[in-house]
Amino acid sequence: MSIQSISVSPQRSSAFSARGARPAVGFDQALAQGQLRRVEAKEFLFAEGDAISHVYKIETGALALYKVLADGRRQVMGFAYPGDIVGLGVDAEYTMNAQAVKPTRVRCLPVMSLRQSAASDPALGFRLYEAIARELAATRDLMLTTGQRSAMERVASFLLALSRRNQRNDQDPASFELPMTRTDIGDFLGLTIETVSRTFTKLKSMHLIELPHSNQVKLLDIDKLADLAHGDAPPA
Amino acid sequence: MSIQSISVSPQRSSAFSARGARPAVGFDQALAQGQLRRVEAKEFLFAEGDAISHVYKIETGALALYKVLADGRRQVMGFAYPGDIVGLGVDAEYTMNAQAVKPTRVRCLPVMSLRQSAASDPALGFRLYEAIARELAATRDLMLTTGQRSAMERVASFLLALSRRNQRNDQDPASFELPMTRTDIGDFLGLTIETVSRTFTKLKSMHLIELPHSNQVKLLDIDKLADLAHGDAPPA
DNA sequence: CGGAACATTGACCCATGTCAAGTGTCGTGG
DNA sequence: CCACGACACTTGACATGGGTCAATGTTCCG
Repeated sequence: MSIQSISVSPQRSSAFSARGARPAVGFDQALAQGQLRRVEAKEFLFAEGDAISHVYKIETGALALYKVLADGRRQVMGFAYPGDIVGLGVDAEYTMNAQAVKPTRVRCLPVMSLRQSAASDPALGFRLYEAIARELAATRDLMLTTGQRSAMERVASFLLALSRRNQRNDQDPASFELPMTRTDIGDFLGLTIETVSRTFTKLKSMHLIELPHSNQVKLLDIDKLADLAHGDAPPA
Repeated sequence: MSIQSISVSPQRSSAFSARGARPAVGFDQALAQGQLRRVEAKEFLFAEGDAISHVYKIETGALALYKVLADGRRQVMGFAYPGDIVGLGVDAEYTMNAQAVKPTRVRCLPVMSLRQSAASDPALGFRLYEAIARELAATRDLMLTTGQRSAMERVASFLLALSRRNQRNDQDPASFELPMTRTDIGDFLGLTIETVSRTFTKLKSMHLIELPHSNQVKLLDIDKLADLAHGDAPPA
């Protein structure tokens, strides 16, 4: 009936993190007028179980979207980057936590507004459907990766997905920042931080990547990285 | 723009296998008039990459929905049971394989009809959105399970999800058939068939389940099983 | 300068995968 | 009705990728 925590973005869905389609124009307009809100690093935009109040569009920064088990084990379902929309869904409560991994700015759209838009814009329902369908496709790609791939394949896929994201945004596909911590990456890929770190080290020793800083990556050989990823549609 | 392979069912989403919401009435009516098609065990209803022609509603039997990597590794994304709808999506091609695990009957609805219904039924778009959002929630629950849980937790969750499905359908929640093979279960849970088999054996020795036949399960202590599953929302 | 948070590295261990027999179970044909 | 073959499942022995535990480094910020 209402809205749940998913994220949709303007680009084609891709395994690791690409988000869904851009919703209808009226929706975008409503969002553009939305109030700007600042979320500090580690602060929650919303938590699983919170009553749904708004849908958000990321302006700057990055969020981690995740679920946790009772004992604290955590599965990061994806990261939301500028342009992505989070908070869509059908439940009365958010079904994931949305936590900033760095200082982030979001535009807020009250769900009530969305409902109004949906009423006045017959195409909006279908747009939302498309958006969420793409998100579903991305989640399935991630599941294929975490369920079947080795640590090396997962990390390579992850890096390639970030590279592709950069390329779509007309930025250097061979060099980018990792806004999230190793813990976030590990919980995303279903690995421990030690394994993530060791895999990065191995990629360095293979001269496929460089890590000028621990949160800055340079891809030296994207093709070989793709060979390692060993499959088409990887995560980000 | 069109329809991709997802499945939606009449019930609430639940971790392992529950599918989404029942789509709009007009849609159901159109489906009810759809042609009946028989799919033999192991036969494909459709394959990944096929041009999308129809959406299907399962009448009897069961399907496995899965993706494969180039080298043959397989991730089963879910099983479709009677009442579930498969084939929805936004791409021009199916994005998963749908293969019968036992003789199955489905009702066929040409996508063109669906588009017509969507045009004449303004609520349909929103219904589809709801359906796919529930499917997404189920997929995320499954990802949490395969990404973070141990073999025992996964198998226990899987059995409990089947139990819950039975309960929703007013059937015995403590006794049911496993229409799929160990291979299907393993590829669903991200385990090998040997591990699945050993875990079943261990559950037997703990007197939590019985396996009168290898494809028939009896749950002897659902509460203890739930303790083992160790978390709320498991897969099916 | 000091300390907190994050990342890396090493040593070791274990859950699960791999490989290899066995053991049903079912359907078919003699 | 039985024999056979195919296929699925189970079980055992062993291997290993990645987890766990424990330091040690590094970076950043107050």
